[in-house]
Amino acid sequence: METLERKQRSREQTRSAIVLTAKDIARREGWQAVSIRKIADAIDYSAPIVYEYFDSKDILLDEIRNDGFRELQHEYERIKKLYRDPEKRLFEMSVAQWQFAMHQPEIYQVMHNLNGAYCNRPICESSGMEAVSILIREIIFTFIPKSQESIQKLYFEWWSLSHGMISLALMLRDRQSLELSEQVYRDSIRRFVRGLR
Amino acid sequence: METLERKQRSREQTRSAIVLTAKDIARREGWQAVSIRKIADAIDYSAPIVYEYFDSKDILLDEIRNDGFRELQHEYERIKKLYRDPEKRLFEMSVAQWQFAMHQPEIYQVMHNLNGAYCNRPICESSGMEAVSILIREIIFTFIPKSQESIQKLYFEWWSLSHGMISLALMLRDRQSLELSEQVYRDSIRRFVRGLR
DNA sequence: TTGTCAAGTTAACAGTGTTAAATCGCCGTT
DNA sequence: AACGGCGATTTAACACTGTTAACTTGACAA
Repeated sequence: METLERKQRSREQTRSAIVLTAKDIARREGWQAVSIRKIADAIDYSAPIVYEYFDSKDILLDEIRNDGFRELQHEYERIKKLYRDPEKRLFEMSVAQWQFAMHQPEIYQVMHNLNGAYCNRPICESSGMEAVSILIREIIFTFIPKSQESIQKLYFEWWSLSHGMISLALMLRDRQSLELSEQVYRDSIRRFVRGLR
Repeated sequence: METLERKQRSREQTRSAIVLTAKDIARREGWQAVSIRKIADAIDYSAPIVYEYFDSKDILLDEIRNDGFRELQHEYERIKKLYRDPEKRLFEMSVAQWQFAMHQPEIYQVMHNLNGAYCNRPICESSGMEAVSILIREIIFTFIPKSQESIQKLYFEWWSLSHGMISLALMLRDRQSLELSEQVYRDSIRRFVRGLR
């Protein structure tokens, strides 16, 4: 029966429609405004249909978060292929993270339980985050082959710097221009990367 | 009538009981579990009574946030009086911020809309935050008297570093020991402060 | 005894996540 | 053609949420 695969295709379509709608509401009205009924209304279904695709709201948010990490991961892999110099690599990856957060702040928010986005599933157990973390640590390692613990520390440092600046830049959006914030970000990352050698 | 001031005292008591209860629930069950009815139950009143003291949940959260910033401010002022060396001052203030966040993570969360704590009132419009921000920028200024814009940049850098490490340390709590995180924090802050001169 | 006023409660509204029960239409069987 | 089953979908319900209007209750003054 080809109807079966057609059904499957339609299933995947409404599934992704749910995800897209959730992101859309979040972008326009914030994560606090994202509700199952609102999603259902937008895709012309009743609320319980959403539960045919996601067992709970938490699981839906977790999937969106994971998609986010995976998108970031692919971006990182692209950059890794593009450059050979580890300094350049880490710098460009940092810039990519900034771009990602600025272009899709609502995704960045759900990835870090920020600003009303709240998913009970622990962020660190997201497989996407693990993948990203491994990628960055590898880059740092090819840079300075030190003990695993040192790499962990440096990774924590890099991530803190990046995440701190991004989340504060988003928070201060209308009292410190994003251009200025980005400039400080690039300078700080550059300093950090130079400091590694 | 002394009954009037007695009434006022009792008003202030139940008012602070509301705030304490909200913090208590947040500490034990997370901010998502904080509801007006639960607070009312805990202080043996019905829900509408809470609205006699706070016009909305948002305003209650905003007050708790502001209290947090003010506590931090007083801590900073204590340290400012204690030391004369600007390097020492900034370092000790950073450590104080770390201690504050680790001892009262739920307050730190509501101060930054983190992890399910969500208050619609913009963080930057909180008077407490403004006060803290001025204090730190003053310290940096007595350190390196530069243009206002440079100070703003350095403040942004310091705050990002501190906030980034604190929020990630809290997030990674059970896969990276707080001792290790604190060690990296102190080293990074030290480096930042030294880099200022 | 009646009236007033404040304190506090109940009841309601619209919304939330979530689930069980009911509906409805289509397809194959008797 | 009538019946049965089945899958897709909806309705209705539960226990919550923030918030407000309307009500009760009790004390004190005239």
